[in-house]
Amino acid sequence: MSQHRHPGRAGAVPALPDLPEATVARLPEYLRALHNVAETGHETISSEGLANAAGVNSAKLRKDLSHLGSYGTRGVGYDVALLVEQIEYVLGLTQRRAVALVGVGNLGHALAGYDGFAGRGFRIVALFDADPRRIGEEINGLVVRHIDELPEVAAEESVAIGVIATPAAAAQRVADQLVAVGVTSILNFAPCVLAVPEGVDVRKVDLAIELQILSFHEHRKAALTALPAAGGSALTALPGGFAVTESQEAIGT
Amino acid sequence: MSQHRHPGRAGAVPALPDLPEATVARLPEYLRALHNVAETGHETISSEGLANAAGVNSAKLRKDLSHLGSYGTRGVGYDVALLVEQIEYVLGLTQRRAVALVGVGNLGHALAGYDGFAGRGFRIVALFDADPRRIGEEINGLVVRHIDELPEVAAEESVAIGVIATPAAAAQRVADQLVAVGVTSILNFAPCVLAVPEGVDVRKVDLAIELQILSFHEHRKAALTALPAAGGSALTALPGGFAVTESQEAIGT
DNA sequence: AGCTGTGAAGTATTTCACAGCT
DNA sequence: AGCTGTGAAATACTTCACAGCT
Repeated sequence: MSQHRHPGRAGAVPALPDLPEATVARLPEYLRALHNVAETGHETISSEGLANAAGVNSAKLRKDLSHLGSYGTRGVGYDVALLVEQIEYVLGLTQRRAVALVGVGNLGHALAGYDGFAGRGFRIVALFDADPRRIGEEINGLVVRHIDELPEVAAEESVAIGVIATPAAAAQRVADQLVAVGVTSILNFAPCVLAVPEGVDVRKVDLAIELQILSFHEHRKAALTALPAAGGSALTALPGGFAVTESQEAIGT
Repeated sequence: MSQHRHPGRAGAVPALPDLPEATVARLPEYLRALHNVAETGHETISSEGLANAAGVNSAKLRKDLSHLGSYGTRGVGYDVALLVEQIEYVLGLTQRRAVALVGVGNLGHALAGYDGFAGRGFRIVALFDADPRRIGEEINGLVVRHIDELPEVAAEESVAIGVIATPAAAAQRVADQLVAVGVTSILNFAPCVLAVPEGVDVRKVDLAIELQILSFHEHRKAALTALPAAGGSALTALPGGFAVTESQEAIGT
């Protein structure tokens, strides 16, 4: 077993094992599934059960969880409450992180109003825009401020994560401003690549890209059904047997 | 190297090579970068140049493009227009695919109004909701219809892709309805796992998950700076040397 | 001389299959 | 008997480094 013996420390809390990125990307999904399970009143769940709820296979789930240090009981399963606690700890969700949102156009507006953040460990503490016509507008209890006020607000609220929902042309400038005030994590909805210094993490969500990936698979399916194609699964007749399709992963690596 | 020799077929159009998923996920980013390059008037671009514009390294880019069949010229680079055409063909963007959007709440509203789709190969042809209060509302020239009208509309408009922007509780039912009318590609914004028959592709975007992944890295960075930590890159002092951070990939897998 | 295309090596991730705890 | 934790095998992906075309 060639694994990370992180030095001694016989305490309950495992001082952050360094997880594979692929594992990190799945932990939030496990957490969501666990919250669902908890609501149904179950106190423990097997790897098989949780894997189904999270849309992965059970071997993968077990390996992922084993990286956390293993909080299951053989013959029984995982303690739901304990596992929730562990994953929340590892993901750093024990503190409610402050998020600043820049760009309250079409998409930014929706994000500002999205109530899914609060329950999942985040609170939006400030809204910014560069367009004078939007400054002062109130959304969900927050007033939109000019982006140049970012330094004051960031210091005041100790912003941990910046979300960019501006047009592509403005995104790099905003990223620079965020980095300048010490933000080291950025979620970018603008369709462009951001240059940031080492140590700053950027994740990107591009809606058109998602559709284009689906388009590729549509195209391929169409090409396959056009062929005579011996072997394997017919795609034309929809098979009745439903199944969770595996690899509905949440965003890659 | 054990790779996919797909049988002969010596035509100009490469009858859809089966690309690695990781490559498929990057092609849209290359396409976007190429459009930017085209606007600057360049007719060719090197792998190095395009790789920079897309935020990947050049070896990866060359390997990705080589899967398409190779449309570069040694000593020169890639013909921008030709490469755009090739990628659009492979992604199936030569036809403008019809998208149906279900759920015009907070997020759905924003998606319905997002103008980034039109320029990237898609047109939203119908909006649906289950809430009677929303039916009849007009957004961006489209009227919101009741989800039960999906069968008629889908037949009429030959919907290729369904986008689910409903609350989690409603998402599975909507997915079933989409599948029932023959939709085989779904983009799911609801925070839940969907069960779909084989042959149906689901991609998931979950905003809270993205933030949680960033949170993990914040947490880890904080843990690292807390240590004395010999070796390697200091994270505390921001180094001035900017760089595109690699792996700003658009969504996983 | 420059730049692509690609075997081969290196790394990461998934899956198998089973030992070992409860 | 049931279910976790994990080596080992299999697969996927990335990177290197250079042959070979222009």
